[in-house]
Amino acid sequence: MAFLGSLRTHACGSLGVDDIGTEVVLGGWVDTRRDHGGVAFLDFRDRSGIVQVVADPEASEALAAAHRVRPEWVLRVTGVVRARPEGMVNPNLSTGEVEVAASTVEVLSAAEPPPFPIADDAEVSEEIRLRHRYVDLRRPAMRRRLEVRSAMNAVIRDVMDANGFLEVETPILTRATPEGARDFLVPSRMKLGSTYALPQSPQLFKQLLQVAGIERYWQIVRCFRDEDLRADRQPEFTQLDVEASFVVEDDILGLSEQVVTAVWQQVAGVEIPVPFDRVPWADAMRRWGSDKPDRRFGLELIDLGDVFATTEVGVFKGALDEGGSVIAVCLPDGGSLTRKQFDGWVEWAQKQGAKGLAWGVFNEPDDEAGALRSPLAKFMSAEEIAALRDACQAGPGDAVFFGAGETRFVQEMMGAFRLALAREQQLIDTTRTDVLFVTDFPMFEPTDDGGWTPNHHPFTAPTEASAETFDTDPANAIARAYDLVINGHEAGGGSIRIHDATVQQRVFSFLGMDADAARDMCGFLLRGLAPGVPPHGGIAMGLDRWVMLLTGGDNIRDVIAFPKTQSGACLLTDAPSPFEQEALRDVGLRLAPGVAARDDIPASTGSETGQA
RNA sequence: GGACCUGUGGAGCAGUUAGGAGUGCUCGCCACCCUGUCAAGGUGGAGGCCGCGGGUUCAAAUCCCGUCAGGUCCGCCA
Repeated sequence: MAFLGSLRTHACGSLGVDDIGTEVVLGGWVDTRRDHGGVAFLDFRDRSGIVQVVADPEASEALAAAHRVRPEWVLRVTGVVRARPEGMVNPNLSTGEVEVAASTVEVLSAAEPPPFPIADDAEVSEEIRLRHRYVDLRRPAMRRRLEVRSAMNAVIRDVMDANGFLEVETPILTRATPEGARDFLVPSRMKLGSTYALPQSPQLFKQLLQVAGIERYWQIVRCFRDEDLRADRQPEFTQLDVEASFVVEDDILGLSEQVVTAVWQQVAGVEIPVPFDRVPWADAMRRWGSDKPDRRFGLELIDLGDVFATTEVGVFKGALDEGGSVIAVCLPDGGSLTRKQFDGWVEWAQKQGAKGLAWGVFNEPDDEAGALRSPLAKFMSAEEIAALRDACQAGPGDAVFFGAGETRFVQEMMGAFRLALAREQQLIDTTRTDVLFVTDFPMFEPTDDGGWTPNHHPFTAPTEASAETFDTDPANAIARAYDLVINGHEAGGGSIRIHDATVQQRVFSFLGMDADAARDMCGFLLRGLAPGVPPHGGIAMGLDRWVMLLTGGDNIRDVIAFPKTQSGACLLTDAPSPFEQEALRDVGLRLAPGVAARDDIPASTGSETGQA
């Protein structure tokens, strides 16, 4: 029997016909009250669910109390479970066959009216919900998300334990490491002028744990990135962090499959077949224009380089002559779109930075109006249109959209278009759970100033084929990196790491970090590599996103008990709060001229806490 | 850093296009009535900085400028 606390004997939602005749003591909240004068009903709620409490004239004090109470008051109710009268069973309630005849109703805590309804179906703005999160979390849907999260963590622990992984905690107060994002900084009091950084991930520590011979490490750990937020991105987030020695890619991917299938099966009842597809990055970009493709709908990208090899269509010819690409997305029955909708998509593409987005609609091949209805049709030969029809496997009434330009840009643009179009046309099969690994990422990305930056982080190992050449031919260097992609979300990512100090030095020097700079930034890692280190690799899973996916949500804030808004604020606590002068002095800091803490943030409208 | 959407009694909305008294709807709240409801029902009532500041106007929730807050996206970020 679950822990209840000694102030009560039973959980509301657990009561049923087996309990008839039992005297129970319940503790919980008034959900709704239906007061008929001579008899009153309370829907009485605790975490387990709702049971109906009846106060009738036989217990006059209980009836008087039931008149007095209001929704969200906290009560302790003593009474006997009894069957409901014939015809009064409520099939919508799991406890609907019984009710508790109250003998005493003790008010433990009266409550002001809640700022918004507790019911799931009540639409409330997120701002109000976050300001009163302790009320919001009383809603069953929110509670369920927290329960899913807790269950997920338990399954993960089982799998990691069964595989002999050791749970090790790593520091939150640590130092900046070269991982791309901006660090959150914590100024030091004991070493004035210096700062801790909060970890973007325990990357260095988990590698050093391999040097230390731990061999199999895991941890569910909070990580921090000081970057702008999105619907699926928070400044602090939780990841399942894993690292293991003597491994190759398939070891980590296989372990990941174990974790994902166990979690989805045990938490959501969803069977995901293994092995997950492994799709090389270049293929993912070619087919879906994304390194995190959503494959729950079609609309795959179609390369039209061959179709338009000798074309007279200016924009296509121009792109192909410069080594770029012409890429299409074909929308079945897209001919039913209005001219306004087509124009809307052209405008959408221009907002993405494209010069435009051409389109056409296929007619019957022998249609007198032409085989293709398109502003570009008059520039295309009959052979081109026929080849286009073949390439798109299109029939009459299907629409085709074209993007042209530099290959990578057009791939990404058409990939984003594919997704936006599918959403607008509601083509995504939301009943599916689509899981794949994207592998073989480029090792480096070009920077604006002509240099190179690591695509993952600078500890990612090159493939065997790229090991000798990555610093002479960086554009073609392939990294031993992989991402887990679920329903178009990046749900995890990792790599096999460099375990050879010479290779690590070559990466640092290629990236323009001289030995001193490298030593300064992460010398402790290089020192760790020097004494001998096993081949190792790992992965980190974005658990907030996992819960979001498990609960069918589209918003990461809903799966975090106390999240931040898009501007990084906590509406419940009004964090971040202005510096106290004394705190600044302690760490040897002073606000720059013109920088003042804003004090015009409206006070919380909370009525129950009076928070400052 | 940028684009777009939103802000009206406690909650959710309408009203803004086309300026004319804080007008309306649903829920909640308060009082009273009510012995089988389960979104209980009935009667009556209270509750407003139209986010904030400025401007235009005889007159602004409504038009203009700025600003704050929340959201979606781009940049950014694995």
